Order: sequence, then C-alpha cells, then structure tokens
Amino acid sequence: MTAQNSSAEELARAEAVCADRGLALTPVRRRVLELLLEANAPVKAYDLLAALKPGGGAQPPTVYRALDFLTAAGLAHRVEALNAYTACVHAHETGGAELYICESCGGVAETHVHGACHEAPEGFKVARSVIEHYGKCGDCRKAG
Amino acid sequence: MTAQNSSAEELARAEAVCADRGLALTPVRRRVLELLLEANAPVKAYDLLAALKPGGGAQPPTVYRALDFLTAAGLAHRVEALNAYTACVHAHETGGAELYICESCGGVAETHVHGACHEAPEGFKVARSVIEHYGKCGDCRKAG
DNA sequence: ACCCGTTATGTTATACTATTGCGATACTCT
DNA sequence: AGAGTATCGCAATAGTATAACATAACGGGT
Ligand SMILES: [Zn+2]
Ligand SMILES: [Zn+2]
Ligand SMILES: [Zn+2]
Ligand SMILES: [Zn+2]
Repeated sequence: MTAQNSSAEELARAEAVCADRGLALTPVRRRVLELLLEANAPVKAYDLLAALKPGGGAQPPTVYRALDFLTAAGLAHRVEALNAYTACVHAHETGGAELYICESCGGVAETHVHGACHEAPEGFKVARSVIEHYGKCGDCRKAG
Repeated sequence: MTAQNSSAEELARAEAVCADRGLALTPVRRRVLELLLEANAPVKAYDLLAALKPGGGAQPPTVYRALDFLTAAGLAHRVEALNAYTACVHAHETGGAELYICESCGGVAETHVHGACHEAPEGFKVARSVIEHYGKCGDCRKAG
C-alpha cells in the first residue's frame, strides 16, 4: 500500500487524543501502538509480546491489556479473521472501521462503515459491525 | 429470530447439494451439520466435539475437518468474531454471506454481500469479505 | 506524612481454539 | 490385485486468550 503518515506523527496524534480524553497512554501502551504503527501489516499478539521485551519478560496479559486499551480508545483495530491487530490511521469519529487487507503484502486500508447499504432484517438494531475485505491491493496487482 | 425451515428439510437440501456436486456428505459431516441446524445460535467447535460423541471419543481434527468441508461447500459459515460456526440457511450462489447476529438470543440472519456499496481503495480487488453485524433482533427488543 | 480509592502492571496458571503428522481404512479405477 | 485418492482415528502440539491474585504507582483528602 502507499505511504501513510510516519509512525512518529501518528504517535503524536495518539498522545493528543489520549490527553484530550483523559486517557493514560502509558509506556507499555505507547510501545505497543508504536510497534503496530511500525509494522506495515496486522500483527499477532504473541509477536507483539516477543517484540515488547526481547528478554522474554513480558507475559500475555500485558500485551492483551494494552491492546484492549488501544482498541477501546479507537487507536487500533482487531482484525477478527486473522487474530491480529493493526493501528488505526483513520480517526473515525462515528461508526466502525471497514478494513481492506491485502493478502499479498499485508497492507491495510481503512474506510468508515456505510450503515446505509446494509439491509438489516426487520427490527434488527445493529450495535457494532465487523467488516473486513481480503484481496489484493493495486500495488501488488501491478507487481504481478 | 423467527421460524426458519426445519432441520430435516435443510438437511435434505444439503444432501441434494452434495449429490449434485459430487461431494460426500459422510456421517460425521452430516451429524455436524445437523447439530448446527438444531442449534439456534452459532456453535463453538469444542461444543460440537462434545456433542458428537458424548463418550468423549471424538478428537478436535474430526470436527474441524467436518467444519472445513461444510464451509467450503457453503453449507455453513464461520463466525469470525465469535470463533463459532453456523449453518447456512440462505443458499447464496454468488458472493459471501452477511450475518446479523443477535447478542441477546444468539439468533443469526443472513443476507448476501452487496459488493457495490463498499468503496474499495483504488486498484484493490476484493476476493472475500467478512461481514458480521452484532446487535439486537426485533423479537429481543420487543421482549425488553 | 499518612491513609485510601483508583488505575495500571506483574506473575502464575490455565482455558480455549486450531493444526500437524502419521497410520488405518475404505472406495474407485485400471 | 494394485495404485491412487479420500476420509477418518489418534496422539501430540501449536497458537490464542483470560482468570485470579499480588504489587506498584498516582492523586486527593486529612
Ligand atoms: Zn481505524
Ligand atoms: Zn498488497
Ligand atoms: Zn449462508
Ligand atoms: Zn434476539
């Protein structure tokens, strides 16, 4: 996929978002977000865990708690069909994220969910949508 | 959710589908599909496993292989965000399934994916979409 | 300074989900 | 019969996630 903002910029934006909302972007959480931003593909929890403390000190709950915080804060998304996580680069205020994931390069693009075009059954009230599209991005298709 | 077809009917339809396409709906596969049809909510693999052989004889690969077969044949769907599986009651020829899952009663309704209303990034070719909506169905909303 | 409520982290163990690999069996097609 | 294929049984293991409890760190009120 094409050049997104630098991790540093995104990290600064996250700082600002947390400050605004009285959320604590602690060192672990910040570091996990940094790892997500540096990766150019969704990252697995145990890979984050390994990257967090090369010495092997960190335990699963550490990274899962950080991920819970980041996803709750809208700074990251869980990719359900991959059991993986990706930094949010879209700042969706309203509605959820809709992800386009390239199966060749792992790149993730985001849009907002268009509530309108999903025809819910009579009376069904949607609270939350999981929308993930898998395929091949433009760059990878050109590259063959 | 409201009355769907009986399991027996659906099972007969599955038999027909498999016969048409030269697929073998073996006893294990058939039994797993039957369990999915009888349930009125997505079912977890290990619950199927437990139900398959009350004696405890069946092993994980048995049920996962059956589920792989059923999903590949379009007779069942995996619910990604729940790590669970549900029988397909829609017979979607083209495109994938879009699921509406009630978080109160577990009921699942299906529609087809509307490719048109998802604005993919320039050049991105979607191969497969995972679309799951979570909320509350009409019946559960009335019931309070 | 002290106490206390709250939030965040560390630590251990365990639960839950899924796959790999191999051997036995059964069925089809020469 | 023999070769090839598909399915299944079985044992072990890999991968994902949480429970439960202890500790630490911060901030406000006294
Ligand atoms: Zn996002
Ligand atoms: Zn790509
Ligand atoms: Zn379906
Ligand atoms: Zn319901």
